[in-house]
Amino acid sequence: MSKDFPGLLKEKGLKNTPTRRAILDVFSADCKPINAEYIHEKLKKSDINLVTIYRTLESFEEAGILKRVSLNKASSYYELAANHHHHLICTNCGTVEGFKECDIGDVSRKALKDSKFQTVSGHSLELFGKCKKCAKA
Amino acid sequence: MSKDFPGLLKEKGLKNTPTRRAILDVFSADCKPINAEYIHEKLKKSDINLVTIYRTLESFEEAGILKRVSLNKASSYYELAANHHHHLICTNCGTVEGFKECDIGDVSRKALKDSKFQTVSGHSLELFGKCKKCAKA
DNA sequence: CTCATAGGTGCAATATACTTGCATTTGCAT
DNA sequence: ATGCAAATGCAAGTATATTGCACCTATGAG
Ligand SMILES: [Mn+2]
Ligand SMILES: [Mn+2]
Ligand SMILES: [Zn+2]
Ligand SMILES: [Zn+2]
Repeated sequence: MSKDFPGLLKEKGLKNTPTRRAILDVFSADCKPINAEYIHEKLKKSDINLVTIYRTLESFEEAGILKRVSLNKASSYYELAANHHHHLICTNCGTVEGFKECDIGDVSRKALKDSKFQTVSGHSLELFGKCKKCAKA
Repeated sequence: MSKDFPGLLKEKGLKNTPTRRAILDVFSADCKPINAEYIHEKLKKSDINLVTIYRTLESFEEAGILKRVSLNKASSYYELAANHHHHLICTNCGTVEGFKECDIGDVSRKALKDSKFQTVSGHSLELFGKCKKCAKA
């Protein structure tokens, strides 16, 4: 999941700035949902303003570069949108692990059937449970 | 979905107060995810402090009476936990419709298989799409 | 029924997570 | 090279939620 970020930015009509490349690098380094504060911390050497990070996350989400992940936490978490996947979340320690499996076509179709909806274009699916470590204790 | 709220509160070891019954009534009246501000508004005649509503939502969630719903909105939304279901959410107008279908046993099993997780005890599933009204326009 | 007490509520202050306005800087098309 | 729209930084503002502390009330023991 290392990518041509300058190209991606151009494609989306966004300017190719050092700040934006740095933020994208943070996302590709860790394959887990991250928030603005985490990025700010990781990039503290570069001294990037937190406001800029918020604005960047917003425009990246609009451009479809990032996807907001629903974790029921106080702050918003994001991931690279290119890599569609879901999460196993430990209800004890908070560990998050990604998985690719998401065959919910049947569920979508059945849900649509008796609804006031025409189409389903996306979904979020998160599984909650106990990681092996916490299951032991 | 009208219920014996005094009994429910007792069962959970929570005191049976007018404020709590009023809040539970709001949840049973509208079968949709609601937030603190909405409850405050609905109960403005009773002049219940917003702080109390936040604290009530918190203790109800801990007690398993309420479930926090992931809607990627600024504030936290809750629903009665007793009635497990999911949502179709219109990406255009924000309309939310519930559905019961959630046969994700297969997905859960496959996800667990190659993971560091032992068990799955719950899940959240939300479908995003266009409602019929918005699909026309 | 009365009383003691743990738990619930209100108010004010505080904290956290963003958001906005505006001046300055920078990427990029020409 | 130049101009301009877009991006950034700083300061102030807003929305949402939390905490401390005093007072109140539901509930169970006696
Ligand atoms: Mn992930
Ligand atoms: Mn619902
Ligand atoms: Zn764990
Ligand atoms: Zn709609």
